[in-house]
Amino acid sequence: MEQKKIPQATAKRLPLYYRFLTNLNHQGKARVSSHELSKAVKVDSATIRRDFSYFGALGKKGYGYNVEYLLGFFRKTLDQDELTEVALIGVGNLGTAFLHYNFVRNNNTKIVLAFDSDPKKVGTHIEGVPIYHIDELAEKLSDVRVAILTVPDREAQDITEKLVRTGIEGILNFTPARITVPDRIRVHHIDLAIELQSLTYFLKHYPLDPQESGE
Amino acid sequence: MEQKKIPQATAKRLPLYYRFLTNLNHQGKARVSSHELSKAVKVDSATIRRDFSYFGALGKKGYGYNVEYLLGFFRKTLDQDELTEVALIGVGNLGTAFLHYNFVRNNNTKIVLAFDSDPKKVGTHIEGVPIYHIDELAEKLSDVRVAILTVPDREAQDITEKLVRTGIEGILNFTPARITVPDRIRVHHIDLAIELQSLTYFLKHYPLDPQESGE
DNA sequence: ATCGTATTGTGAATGAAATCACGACTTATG
DNA sequence: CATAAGTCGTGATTTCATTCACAATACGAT
Repeated sequence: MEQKKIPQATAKRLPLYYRFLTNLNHQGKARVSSHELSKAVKVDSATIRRDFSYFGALGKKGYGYNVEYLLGFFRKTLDQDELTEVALIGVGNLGTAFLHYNFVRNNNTKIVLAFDSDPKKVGTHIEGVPIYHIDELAEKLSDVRVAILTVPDREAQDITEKLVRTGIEGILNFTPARITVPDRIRVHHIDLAIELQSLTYFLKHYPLDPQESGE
Repeated sequence: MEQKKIPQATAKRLPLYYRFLTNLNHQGKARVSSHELSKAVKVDSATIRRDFSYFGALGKKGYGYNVEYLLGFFRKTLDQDELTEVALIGVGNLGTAFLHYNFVRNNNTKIVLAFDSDPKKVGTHIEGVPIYHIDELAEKLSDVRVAILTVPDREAQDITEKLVRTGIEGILNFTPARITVPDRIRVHHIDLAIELQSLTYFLKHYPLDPQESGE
């Protein structure tokens, strides 16, 4: 279960590679070079080769990479076979977006249940996903280990603590609140307002020649 | 308009600092130390001091930082007074979430118009923001320089090219497509599916002791 | 005034990631 | 078969970011 020491930056790019390889495969392409891939995913080709090299010699010199082989390899590496069940907390606009997003394409993650406090929503389904009342967290959340948090930020810390008590392991936090959790729990913050603000900051203060892409 | 050489990592944290300082100010706190701030925003206190130091000596040794002063300083630095108008392209679930999000709190960015291709949406308003047909991009988008792209990914590149022709300068891309733009345009990608996948990857492969927080 | 405690600002050390640059190998072609 | 063109894998280098650790300073109490 543990490939040695994949840098975090590399790990973050793996799903991206996987998705584009899937596309190539659908298009019937049998081989691909780091340069082609670079064009498609906007990552420097040397970085791509380096990333791949952490998993061993996956390509052939003078040839490139075999799409199918690479894909099979990543499928295993990303546990693409094994489905991770996810809970959605907060079925507002953003939460609903996630449910519709559905994660249909090449995915190893699936939202299997959702929670909200609005009685009009509780008891209904969206995209087949049942919505429970937030007070039922403890009972319903038995073995789900990942939660997407899309609640109003004033409730974030409170609900987080409930989640922690259910034994959650990872939280994808879309609220502006910087939630506090025990060390064993991994939290990734995605702060939409900050993304927008920092984009405008970069526009104004960074002449932009270096490289164009964002995180 | 150009503060010398603020590292990008620092620039990305500025809006976060700004928001928390605003909170503190509302709470009536007059001073704050890098340690307190660190607890709140989950950024190492040395990093905070380093970040601040790029702007000069903003604090006082043995005392900390004066909240009001710091706030005033960042307000100018982040052009918090000056409003950046933003266009929203694609009023689906995610787009609608943005409109409701409204960016009311301490913001220098505001969505002033939106576009969609659905005739049922065109002509209506959400949160006071008018929705135009996507074909009207060129006419309506006169001097808006930043766009949030929340359209289905198959349309992303196409619409991006239209945006480019209107003279847009920055795009916040929420589609999974890695769009191609001329060098002068800045694109930040936020890929929700990848964020979720990479969180689960980290959960499975990284024991988690180092530090807990995620970007 | 003086002392003890708190806290900054920063040089230096460390760490992480990206990039360069090239040897080794593969394929294709004549 | 020999040669040219293409491509990987990776050691070395460079760039960027974080963290350590401590001298310098400010405050508050007595």
